Amino acid sequence: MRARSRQKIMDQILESAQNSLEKQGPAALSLRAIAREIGMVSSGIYRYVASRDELLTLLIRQQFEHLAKHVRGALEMAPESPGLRLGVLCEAMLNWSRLHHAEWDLLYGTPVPDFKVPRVPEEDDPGVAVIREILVLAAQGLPRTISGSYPMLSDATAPLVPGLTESQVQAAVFVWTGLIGLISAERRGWFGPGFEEFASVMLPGFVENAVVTLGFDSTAS
Amino acid sequence: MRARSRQKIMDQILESAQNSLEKQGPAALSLRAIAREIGMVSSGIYRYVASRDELLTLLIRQQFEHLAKHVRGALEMAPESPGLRLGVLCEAMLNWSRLHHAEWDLLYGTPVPDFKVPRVPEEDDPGVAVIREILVLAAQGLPRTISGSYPMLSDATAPLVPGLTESQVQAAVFVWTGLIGLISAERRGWFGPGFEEFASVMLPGFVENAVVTLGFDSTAS
DNA sequence: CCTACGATGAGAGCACTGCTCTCGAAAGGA
DNA sequence: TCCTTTCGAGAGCAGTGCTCTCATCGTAGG
Repeated sequence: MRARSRQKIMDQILESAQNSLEKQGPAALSLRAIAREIGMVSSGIYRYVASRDELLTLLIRQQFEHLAKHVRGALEMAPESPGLRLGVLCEAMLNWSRLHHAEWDLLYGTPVPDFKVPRVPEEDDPGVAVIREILVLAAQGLPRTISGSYPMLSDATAPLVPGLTESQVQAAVFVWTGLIGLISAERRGWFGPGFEEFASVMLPGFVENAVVTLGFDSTAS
Repeated sequence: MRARSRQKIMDQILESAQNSLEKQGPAALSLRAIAREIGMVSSGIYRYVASRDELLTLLIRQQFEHLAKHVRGALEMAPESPGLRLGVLCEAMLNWSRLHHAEWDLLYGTPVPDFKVPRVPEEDDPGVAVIREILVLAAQGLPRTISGSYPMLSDATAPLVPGLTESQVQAAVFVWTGLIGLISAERRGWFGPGFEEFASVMLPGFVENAVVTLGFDSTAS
């Protein structure tokens, strides 16, 4: 009974926080405002959440889960060809970023102070879902061998997708960070008015490049 | 006399702001703290700066100038080969991001609310210096033709570097956003402890890929 | 030279934030 | 039933951005 009501209030807090996040972005998130909204005095909320940063961290996890669900959902009904699947993944990311501006900023913008970032090696963390999907695809490619690379990253990503070559991992990371960079460029309006959706134009080319980077040409059409 | 003292105080404000930025990051920037430091009552600072966001915008311009200077300085003593120059540019960016953590976050992290982003088409804006250098390099390459692209971006970047093909512009943008994405990934610690400087390992491979993307192979070694 | 005006600095104040502390009440297990 | 844990309420501290008003001071015009 006690635990149930506690869970209920916790859910209310998260819901209200999510609401505020969507409407006003991460910077405007206020514990006092949330407490007010769920009908609680401002100090009471600290019985449920240790600090503003902790709440933001909870929100980040939640949003990573939503993003992962969105991307996986798109991949489910995608064809088998790794090149096409990659295109679907990229489009899903772009779509999500457009539907959830503030959430994208929260995940891929300036980090919350003292936020513990989800690490690639930790398998259960929703923050690694996207790079894992890319790694799965990278396993099906033969990327150019990278000169002078170290067997570091492949060890780090082994818990996610084992048995990849260093070149495959590097290619996957390039695609991953490149995609986030491209979408962030659109989100932040680096091309000014008239180019609010320029990533739509760029995405096909980006995927073509990524297919080369991941070395899909030699294995699949 | 009046104007000179005004300029002096303005410089003090910017210097103090820069100081705080370096030490505590953009989020901690406080007009009151700055006013305190330069020996002024909190309300007085509004005679010089309209709002906190305006000061942040000023800082952003300043930091873009610093970054541009850093990158151009590195390129000055670089060889002629576009591939090598690209490598120098990428390393300069990575270096700067490591020397100036908070400044990097300010430039490429979550945007300041209501901040007017420097647009690519505006030639005099320091925010476009890096993409301009990449465009200059892209002019010397023959990137793969992108299928179904629109003659949009090349128009937008024409004020910076005229006469580029749409494929060249797209390739340049991929390299630009990819580089920022890669460096941001390092900055935000997406690979957890032990990989604080993983971009060093990745950079050679990134440049190799970028050389392919920009189509330098066919023109220069 | 002196006056009037505009720029400037000081101070008080408003509304808000995160966060801490204490105190009384309620709920639950013993 | 008692007693411990949990919880909500309230006051309070230190800080923020920003807006007023009021007095001062430099300078430009008469």
